[in-house]
Amino acid sequence: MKNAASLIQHHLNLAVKELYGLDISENLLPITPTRKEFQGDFTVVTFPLTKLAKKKPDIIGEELGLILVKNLPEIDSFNVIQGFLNLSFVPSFWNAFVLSLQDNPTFGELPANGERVLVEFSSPNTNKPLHLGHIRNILIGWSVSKILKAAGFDVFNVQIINDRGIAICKSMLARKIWGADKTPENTGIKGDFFVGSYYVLFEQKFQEEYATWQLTAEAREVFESKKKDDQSEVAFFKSYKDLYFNAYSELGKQAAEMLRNWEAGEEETIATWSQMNQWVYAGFDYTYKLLGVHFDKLYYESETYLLGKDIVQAGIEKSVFYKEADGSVWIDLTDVKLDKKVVLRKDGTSVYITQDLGTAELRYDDFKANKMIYVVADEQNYHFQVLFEIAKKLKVPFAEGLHHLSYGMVDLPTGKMKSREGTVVDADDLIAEVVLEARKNSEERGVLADLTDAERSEIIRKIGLAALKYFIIKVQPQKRMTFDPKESVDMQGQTGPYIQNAFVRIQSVLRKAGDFDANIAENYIEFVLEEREIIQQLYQYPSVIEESALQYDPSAIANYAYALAKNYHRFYHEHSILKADDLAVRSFRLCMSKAVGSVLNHSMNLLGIEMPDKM
RNA sequence: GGUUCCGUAGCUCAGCUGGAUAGAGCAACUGACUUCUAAUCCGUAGGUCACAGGUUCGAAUCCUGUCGGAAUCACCA
Repeated sequence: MKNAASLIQHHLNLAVKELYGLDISENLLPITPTRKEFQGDFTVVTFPLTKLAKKKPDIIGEELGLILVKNLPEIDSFNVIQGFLNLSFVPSFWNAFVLSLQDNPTFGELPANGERVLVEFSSPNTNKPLHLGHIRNILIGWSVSKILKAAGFDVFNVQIINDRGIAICKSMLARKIWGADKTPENTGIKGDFFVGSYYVLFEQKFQEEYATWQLTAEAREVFESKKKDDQSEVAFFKSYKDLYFNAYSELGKQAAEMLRNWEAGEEETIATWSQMNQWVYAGFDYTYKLLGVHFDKLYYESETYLLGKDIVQAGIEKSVFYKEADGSVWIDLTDVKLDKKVVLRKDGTSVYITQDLGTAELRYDDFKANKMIYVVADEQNYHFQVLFEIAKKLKVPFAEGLHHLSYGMVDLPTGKMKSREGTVVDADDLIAEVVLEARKNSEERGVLADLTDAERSEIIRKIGLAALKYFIIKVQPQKRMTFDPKESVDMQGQTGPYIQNAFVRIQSVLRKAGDFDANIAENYIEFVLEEREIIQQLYQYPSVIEESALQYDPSAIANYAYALAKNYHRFYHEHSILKADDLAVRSFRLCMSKAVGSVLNHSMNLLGIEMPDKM
């Protein structure tokens, strides 16, 4: 739409100047695609001019329409309805457009702008397998990355892996005590699940230990002396868990010791840690591969958790930070309606936000990217607000390019996912389930019978993943979403497979058509309604990409692709392509189909969804 | 309590830089496969766009307030 709209805009401004002697601003008069119930391609809203020109909207519309038709050869005719000026473009304009899409696989992409941008997503912990929440994160991150690339940016994908801390020590300890001779190899369990199972085991054993302890005289004493007012025993011990872990727990003691050993670089601990992480990473890699995503660089918290101290030092010198009497370092953000925040503990160690600052600086040095996008759930909104504010106050070179792409958590129909209650949906299981569902559907239909098993499996994999990915990505990121497993495997209606099916139909028609003469398509000028809609929609694709890149919103692409597929399905049903009345019509429809196929493929690709040729 | 996000059909979601009669899918009911693949298409039914004000020629869209839901307000990450 960009070209036609700016063309109209330009001539509109000239016409307004000529007619009314007014200099109007660029976007005073909105130009939109004409609604399908009216005649025309683009609509100018004339209302904003009524006051300035002191005329009725319909008169203004007539006057502007006459001049535009005269001055713009692309405009064929116009009509004015209730102040809306509808402009029809000549068929040759649209014909030329459709023909320009033949063999133009990058249509819609914007030219390179030389800007570098970093996208951080996934960022898992090493103590549990990737789950549904990660899937949303990964799909958003991956597609935003691809969309930005299409919008002309140089994009780099990174993730930070939380590979240190007390959590991983719990897994290590549990395995040391209850499974020292077990490995993913000799148990046949995937690495991330293997390690995760020890984390769960630790929590179980710890709970047992805690429950036993609660019966002791020591616990009794603690309860009596530390309970608040008339707090019940149950409530007290529930809130006391972490303190118990640190002060009394035998398991807690051992885990803490392991953490100390790790921090001291003790050889055996490091070896175990490294071994367990390798198992986890092998598991993650498998899942990433299933999802079809990869990263340009991985950052490990074990290598970055000490970063940021030099920044704090510099910040103190610039008086951005201040030191408390106990030695801790703070920043006061009350001037921007945030709180005071610690950036360095009294023992001199970094806190989370300081590490993030340090990591950002490290990445800036690594990639020289002026934009850095963090794909992180909305529970961390406050954290990023603070982080970005600190970066601004420090005037670091990348401060203005930081962006938190916040997304809502994924709920199940039964409520929140809770690892403790075992309601977490593992990524691998989910993927397997949708692919299985795709297989069942396919077998019922029985249309792929003439293919080899390998070919069939590949198609079914694409369909299943399309269903899953589309189901998640079609919802705007900032919205909390409900994930119904039953609906996610649906393949009818607004789904990934529906869009794939439109593409498959097109491929099938093109295969049957064989070679055809595209040039005679330009003789066809009597577009039917369904064709007009499709052409208009194709024309808008570049601005959809631009907008979705600007908003970091893949759902805009997802909804566009669906609308296009829907229009194509209807057109396909209503009109013959191969058996069209004359050769020009047939040729045009083939060209248009090819263009639709190409845009569907391109847009779904931006979402990380692959298209099969048959299904 | 402060801050941020969300509230549109029974359910899941579009539409939001203000524009014409608020759209899809699912679920319900109904029709179309000797046809370029029916994972499709046509139709019926379903709405106080949470509520109340305001701005405007025009508000689901912008502003204010109220209600409801979520997140967050650690020297955890």
